[in-house]
Amino acid sequence: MTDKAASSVPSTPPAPHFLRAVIAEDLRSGKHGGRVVTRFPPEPNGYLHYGHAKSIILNFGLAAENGGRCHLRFDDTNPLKEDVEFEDSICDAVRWLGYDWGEHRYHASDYYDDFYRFAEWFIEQGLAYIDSQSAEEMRAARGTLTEPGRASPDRDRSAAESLALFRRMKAGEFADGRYVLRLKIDMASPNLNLRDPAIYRIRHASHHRTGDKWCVYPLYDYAHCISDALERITHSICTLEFQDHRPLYDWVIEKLADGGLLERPLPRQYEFARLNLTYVVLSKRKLIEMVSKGLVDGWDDPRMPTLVGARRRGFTANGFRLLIERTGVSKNDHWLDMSLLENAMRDDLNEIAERRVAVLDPLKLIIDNYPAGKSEDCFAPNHPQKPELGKRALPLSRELWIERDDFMETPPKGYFRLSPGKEVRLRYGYIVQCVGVDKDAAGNIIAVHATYDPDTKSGTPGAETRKVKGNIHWLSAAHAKTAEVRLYDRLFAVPFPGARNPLGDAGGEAPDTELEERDYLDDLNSNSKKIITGYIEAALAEAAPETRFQFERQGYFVADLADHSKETPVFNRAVTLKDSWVSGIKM
RNA sequence: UGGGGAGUCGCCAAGUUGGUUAAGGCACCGGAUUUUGAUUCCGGCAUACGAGGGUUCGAAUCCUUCCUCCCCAGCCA
Repeated sequence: MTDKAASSVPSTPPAPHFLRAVIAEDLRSGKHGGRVVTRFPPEPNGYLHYGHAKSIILNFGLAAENGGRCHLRFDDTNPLKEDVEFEDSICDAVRWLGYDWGEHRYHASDYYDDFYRFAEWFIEQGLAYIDSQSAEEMRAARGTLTEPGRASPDRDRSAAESLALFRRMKAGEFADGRYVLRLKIDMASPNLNLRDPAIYRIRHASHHRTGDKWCVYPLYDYAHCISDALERITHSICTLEFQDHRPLYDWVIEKLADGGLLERPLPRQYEFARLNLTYVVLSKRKLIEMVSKGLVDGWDDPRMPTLVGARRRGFTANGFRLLIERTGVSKNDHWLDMSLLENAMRDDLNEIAERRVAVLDPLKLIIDNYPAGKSEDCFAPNHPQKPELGKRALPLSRELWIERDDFMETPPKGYFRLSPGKEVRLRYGYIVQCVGVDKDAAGNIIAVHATYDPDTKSGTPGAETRKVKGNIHWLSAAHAKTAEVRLYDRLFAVPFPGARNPLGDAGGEAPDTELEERDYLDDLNSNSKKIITGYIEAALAEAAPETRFQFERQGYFVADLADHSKETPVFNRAVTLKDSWVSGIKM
């Protein structure tokens, strides 16, 4: 048996991708002195979602597999949008995914003094100036995609004058928007980012970490690259939309390095395609809208594509890792099919989740020839592929709960569960034969009657001579407990919510997102959440919150993080089991 | 229409100093095992690499023309 086959956790051999290639080459050439330092740089202004999981896994994962480290850095350069409450949530999410930043937890705001000092240097070098144009005037003068911009009247302001103005800005002498500090690069550049980008603006706002110390704050393009350089980041990984920013990223730190203010080698930026998933939306704006309109039960609703949601859903960190490893990293815009995520979760859950029995849509089964009042134990393995996990006792008695769809009075062809006259095995127990049905006045089936064959008990030497195709799960009515079970399904009913052609075209291509003519909320799946009361093995009530199980023949469930307790058990369905029987009815 | 990216199987994605029959995963279709219609296992699944030309003994890989999609005109990140 090979190592791979012996491995208990599903794994995919590291796939080659361009980021791994870049790092391998840099390591080979010694470009960064053999160091690999990455960073995950979220802005603390909201909750992390599946897309961030990819970034976290890449940054921390790439560092780890190369003996390097990854910094957690909060990109807090906009006091209007950020808050500490989000920092805690972000830290929790990163830890939940299994990563540790050690001592390397930073904030862009840690470098405010450096940013400011460097800004004065840029002014002194004649590479930056204070502009008095309004935001509107600046926009008008910026030009368009096809026309060059026009120089600001202030572009030739002397360094001394700009410096004096900048200091007065910092001192709080001007109102928001009165002045802005701009880099002097090229108003005619075909890359709009280089048309004298603003790098400092006045904001009389309290910052969640620096309080009222500052009233001028740096902008992303200026702060990010410098932060990377100060932290001696080697590989600054971000998403594709920043490709156009790379020349500016390099311009700023190259100038500072030339001026002796930054050390070489400088960090390099690499861009990858962000994660897109079908049947869900990942834009912050849309997630906020769904929460604020009450269309979901908060940010941690198990249906939400947030990391707090994933956790409550019962998804696993390893499942996300599996997904990213399987789907790879490239610069191609793509839409991963949600089934890829679901499958990664199933694969991980299949390994780690112990098996239990739950009856979610109960129907009474009465074993006519089983003595009333008697009960006996049947033994069920906790994991069929891991005998070392042991077995547990399942009490059997005369009256049982079975799944409603495990019985059909007039079964279709191919149905091999219970039906009149047919035999089926009660999993881990006896073979029973259906002998009758009780109905109420309206003709609804209220109970099924069967007789059992005492010589067929599972695990008994000499028994089980007969093979029956059907195996159904059951719970002793006298012993089972009830639980609230929340059945979750995909949040949206279509692959591309809100798209002109939300189902995609026949060729399977993603629809044109630019021509978004419909409201994505119209595509919400009205059946994405169903709460039922089911029966569970009594011991399941004792499970610690967040413990995951496979409810046999049904799916993977987790004891709810927030609401589950011994007194009121609550289980969330993470994902169903694959079901290749087409007539099978789920939820 | 300027600039920057990308187009390989239904969904992802290897492959790019040109060289036997274009990896792999998911999905799907067969079959085996199975006390989960699960898992596992075996087999099948692109004469084809956005399209057309060209170079070459030989091209997904080089040249060329064209087509399509994504990103950019915040004092957001």
